Amino acid sequence: MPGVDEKDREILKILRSNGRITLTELGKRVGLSPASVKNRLEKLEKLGAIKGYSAVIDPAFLDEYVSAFLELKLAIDDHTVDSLLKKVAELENVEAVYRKTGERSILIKASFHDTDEVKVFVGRLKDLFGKNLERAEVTLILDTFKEGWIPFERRRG
Amino acid sequence: MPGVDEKDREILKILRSNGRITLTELGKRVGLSPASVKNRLEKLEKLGAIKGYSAVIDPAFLDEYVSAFLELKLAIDDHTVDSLLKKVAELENVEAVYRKTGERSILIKASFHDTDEVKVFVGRLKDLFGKNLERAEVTLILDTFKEGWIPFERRRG
DNA sequence: GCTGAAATTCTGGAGTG
DNA sequence: CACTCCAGAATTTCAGC
Repeated sequence: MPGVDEKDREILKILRSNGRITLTELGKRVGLSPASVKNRLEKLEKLGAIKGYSAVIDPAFLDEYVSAFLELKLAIDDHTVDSLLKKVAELENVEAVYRKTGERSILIKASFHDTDEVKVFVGRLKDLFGKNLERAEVTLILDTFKEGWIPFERRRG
Repeated sequence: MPGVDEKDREILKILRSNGRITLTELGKRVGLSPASVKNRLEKLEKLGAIKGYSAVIDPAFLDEYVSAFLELKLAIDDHTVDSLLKKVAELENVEAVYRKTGERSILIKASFHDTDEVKVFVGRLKDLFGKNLERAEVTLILDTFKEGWIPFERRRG
């Protein structure tokens, strides 16, 4: 990557598992002054290396008891559906949206209050994609051992 | 959830998509003083509602050009494999580890420098799980529209 | 949960290599 | 051009209420 050196990569790696670290502490770890770290952060954000900062929340505390993956098989999956995928990504309960290889080429991770909400969500997807949506497969998440470079302690089921 | 009120949930929701917000700004949004927000954050972290803070990084800037899902089918998948899954979760290139419904009950998200590294990683999984690993299916991620409650702008391919 | 003062951190400009 | 230094501003922390 142009204009990104080893120190920048160190910063990115640290931030990935420690998103709320102060500039001072970050500077100590990579051997730079807080001001320099700040400059680099602004550069990295502008370049798109840092997409944003997030806290990893246990969904149960937000009354989101059901987390699920939804895999979509589309009749046509080219960049013309990107705007629809962006719409899906903007929904409040949608945590992640990927395009991947394989027949079921869209993967969505989302959380719900109960299974009824899952049904409603699938209905919304059908409305959005219309006839282009050939199949929607739902898989429930039973356990999360790690997420976003931060390990979860296992909750007893 | 006991001991968690509506303001706590507001705080969690805001942090999810804005992990580096200051206590002052957070206080303004939920109508509390910075000191109170701090107290609540400590409570929420202790309760396990907040697992940690993370920056969402574009993997390409860390020379991780290949992101993939690995789905594992295990002969036996009960809590006796949890310690193995924790080991997998601790690997540096592993971003997420889930247990889910369905035949391929383990889902791993990881990033790699190239496809050779994927091969090495699958080999390591075979070593770890031994005969218990019946199948490992690799799916490559082509596009990320959202991750960890933070939207990605689509990168041009 | 608030207040106020002290400690720490952040910020922006001038200066250095 | 990126980094450092430094002073003023903002934030965070910690006491007492």
